[in-house]
Amino acid sequence: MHREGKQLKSYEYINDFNIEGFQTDLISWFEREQRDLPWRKDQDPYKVWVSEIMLQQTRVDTVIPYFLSFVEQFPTIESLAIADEEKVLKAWEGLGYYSRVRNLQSAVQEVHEAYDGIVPNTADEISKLKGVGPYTTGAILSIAYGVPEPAVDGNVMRVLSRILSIWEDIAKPKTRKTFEDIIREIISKTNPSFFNQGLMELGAIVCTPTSPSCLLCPVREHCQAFLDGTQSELPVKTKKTSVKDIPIAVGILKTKDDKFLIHKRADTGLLAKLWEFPNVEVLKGLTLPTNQLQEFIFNEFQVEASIGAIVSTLQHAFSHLTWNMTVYAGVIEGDVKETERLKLVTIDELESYAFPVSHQKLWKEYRTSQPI
DNA sequence: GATTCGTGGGG
DNA sequence: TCCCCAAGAAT
Repeated sequence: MHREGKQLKSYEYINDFNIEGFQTDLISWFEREQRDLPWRKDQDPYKVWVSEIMLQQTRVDTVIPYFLSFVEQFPTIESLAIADEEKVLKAWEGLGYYSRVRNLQSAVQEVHEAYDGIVPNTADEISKLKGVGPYTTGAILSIAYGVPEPAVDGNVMRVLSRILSIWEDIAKPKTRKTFEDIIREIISKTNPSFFNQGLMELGAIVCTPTSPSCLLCPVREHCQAFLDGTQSELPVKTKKTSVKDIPIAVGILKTKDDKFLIHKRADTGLLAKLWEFPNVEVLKGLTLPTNQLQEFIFNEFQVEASIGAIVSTLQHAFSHLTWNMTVYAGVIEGDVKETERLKLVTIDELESYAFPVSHQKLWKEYRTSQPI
């Protein structure tokens, strides 16, 4: 085996590899064992596209209900192209990585206008669409159009690392290109769709990150790691840096007629364009958190509020940082000048705004702890 | 190339 | 509890 150290050319990894036997075993297994998933009902390029965006860094079980309701609400390119952005974000609420759906709608509008509503079928055109990178380009081309393009995701890198005993760090962007080169040489030209999906399906249900089910694997006779007994050491993946801890003071502010103040986040960055309750990062060593929150709300929104008791404290972990939130109930004293990004809404009206999970949680705490 | 972008599940 | 992760892309 090659082990760590040098980086080989793609053709060096597939010396003596039984390409045709592998293709046949993989594809026939996929035909037998593939899961019954809602985006596999047909090959509508739009629905393939939507599913691939949703599945980015997201589990299948999580995606299924979102996919079903999304394609029901927005069944076609045109329906999504002309949809209200607020409703689109609401349909994505809780799914995370919200720029995915903003980019999707933007790209769908591009297809609607520049391609007459037809998803293009060349790598050049597809990969220019917002939110469509190398993986999604290959996935749409192969699954919807039967074009033999590589679709290299985490599954494919894990599976191929084991099968071909590749000891390169899959956390490095450069490594993905090595795998794409390999796929170009071994992909089935007659059924690239099932070949690509078969690799991913295998990674999802057999060749799993920990304790892979090698004895059930349809391609174990092609697998170098199984032969060497190194399947638990592969793939090589360096871990990423630790997360920052950020203290946040949040105000749930109510008017005398029971309306709540909500704010729409900036157009870029974390949780862009989602709604939230007014909040500020607490800087230690200054004044009291309640004073910082009160001053922030006055300076930012020209709203006079008196901050009251702590409703709850809760943590919310993102992939790269953690919010330590202290939630205060408060009362709005003066009047509020509402804008596109600042609104007073009733409890019922809150339902139609898209909030990140962190603020859904603190609202729930508030509702269960406060008297009506 | 390294960092930013969410969330819920599982070992 | 904690940490890793899951069908990545943009910056």
